Amino acid sequence: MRGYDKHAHEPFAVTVDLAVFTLRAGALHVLLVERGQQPYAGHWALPGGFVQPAESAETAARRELAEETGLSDVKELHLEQLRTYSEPDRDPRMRVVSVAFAALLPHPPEPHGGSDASDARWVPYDSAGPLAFDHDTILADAHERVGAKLEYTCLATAFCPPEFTLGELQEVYETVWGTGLDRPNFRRKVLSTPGFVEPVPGAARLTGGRGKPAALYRAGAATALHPPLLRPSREGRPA
Amino acid sequence: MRGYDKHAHEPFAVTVDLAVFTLRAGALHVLLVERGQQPYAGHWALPGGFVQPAESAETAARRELAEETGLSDVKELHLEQLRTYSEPDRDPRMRVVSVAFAALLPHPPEPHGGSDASDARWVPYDSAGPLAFDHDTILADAHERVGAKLEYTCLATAFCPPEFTLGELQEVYETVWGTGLDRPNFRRKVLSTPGFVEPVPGAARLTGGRGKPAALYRAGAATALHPPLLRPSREGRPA
DNA sequence: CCTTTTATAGTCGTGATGACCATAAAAGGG
DNA sequence: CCCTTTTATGGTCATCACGACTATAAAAGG
Repeated sequence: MRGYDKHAHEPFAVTVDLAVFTLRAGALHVLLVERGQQPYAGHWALPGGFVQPAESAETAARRELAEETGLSDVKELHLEQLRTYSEPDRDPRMRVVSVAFAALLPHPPEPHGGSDASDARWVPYDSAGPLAFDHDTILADAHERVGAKLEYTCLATAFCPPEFTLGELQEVYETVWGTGLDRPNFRRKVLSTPGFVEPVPGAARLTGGRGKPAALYRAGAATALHPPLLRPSREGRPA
Repeated sequence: MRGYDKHAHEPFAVTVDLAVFTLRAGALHVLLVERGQQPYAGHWALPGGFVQPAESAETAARRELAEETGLSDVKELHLEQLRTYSEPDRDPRMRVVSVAFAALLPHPPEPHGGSDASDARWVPYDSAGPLAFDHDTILADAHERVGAKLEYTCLATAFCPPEFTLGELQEVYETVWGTGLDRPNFRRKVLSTPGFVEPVPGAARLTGGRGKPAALYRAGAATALHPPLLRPSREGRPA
């Protein structure tokens, strides 16, 4: 049918699901909630909820994220639509179409119990076990998307606090990609990309670590990376 | 709310919208339908329709595409989910959430009148005037997505017949990007990428053109392009 | 036979990158 | 106070990919 003018339409429930990533102690973590009700009671799942009648999926995602993390001042936040999952049997109760989002947070706020008593927790990405519904697929897709966007955008700063060292920025890449990077080469690449980072004059991180203190940088105005910063040692990467 | 267990949910209508691209006479064309009913009666729009209760959005998109183009043997077809458009006021009649898809066809089949008497037509992308609903946005997003994927995937062969010359392949890039490319350099890049194209032994295109006949190639097994084939002369590209 | 047209082959300089090596500036331990 | 360890930062060098460009080959049309 054309222009969707014909035939009656069936009602669907529309939800948002969020894959919220952050870095804790040098490991990639994802925000999960424990389901209190059937189906999948006791299983872990991605946070999410129904889209309300007056809001877009983006607005709903932002609202759900604020409810889960307590972050209403969502300044340091990257939120991006991933794709929509619409298999007819993805929810055994009813027909639910879910718009999935990927979100990045710099410092991990404790997932203070939101509007709801169910348990919410930061879980290391690698041990994010079998999840409810098709959330394993969503989570894997979100991880792949984030990893890919690190290559050709300046997204990595979304994982960092307002001021950060180049070592911390490199740690973002290494943690998300699961690979090691050469420090001088990474430095050269980042500093030679105009607008990626800008130095904070005269500031250096003195935090208890050993070794020479590192200079501090802020995120720059650029959003794209040209040429891209490719993940090492892979021949064919998925489209 | 977490895990969408709480509160009643409002019903939504879920549709698919398709941005179907093809190449006709060296120009990028998009498939449009003329709306016969309100709202936007008489306006052009992207083809699409309601998702049926038992099908996924992908299945619905494939079904709508078959209805519009008469192509049921969708062998030479690239269909890809773009994103979901869910602004509350995007359809004045009711709450409609639309999952948009981008599709590519090699040879342009005549958009035989499908299940519906409304007019369907291939329109040059540049003259695809103001469309109904938010379809201008969807179309622009789809074009940007296709252009971007030409850079780092082997998607261009989806615009080509089973056997094609490198000149035809280059024309895909030039038409979608709207730029000119250096022929020897394009050749070198394509041929030096393993699995992008494979030669058809001893075959050459003799079709009435002047000049030396070109060798024929088939699409190879590769899907990704490393390093990418970047669009010329742009400093910052959107993420 | 000569011009036009298109395909194909090569050349050359530049810039980006990977693999290194070297130095600087801090902490900690003897 | 010296020396080792640790981390940040600076640099070299060969290779590779790419843009710009020139040259040759093979067809059609007059």
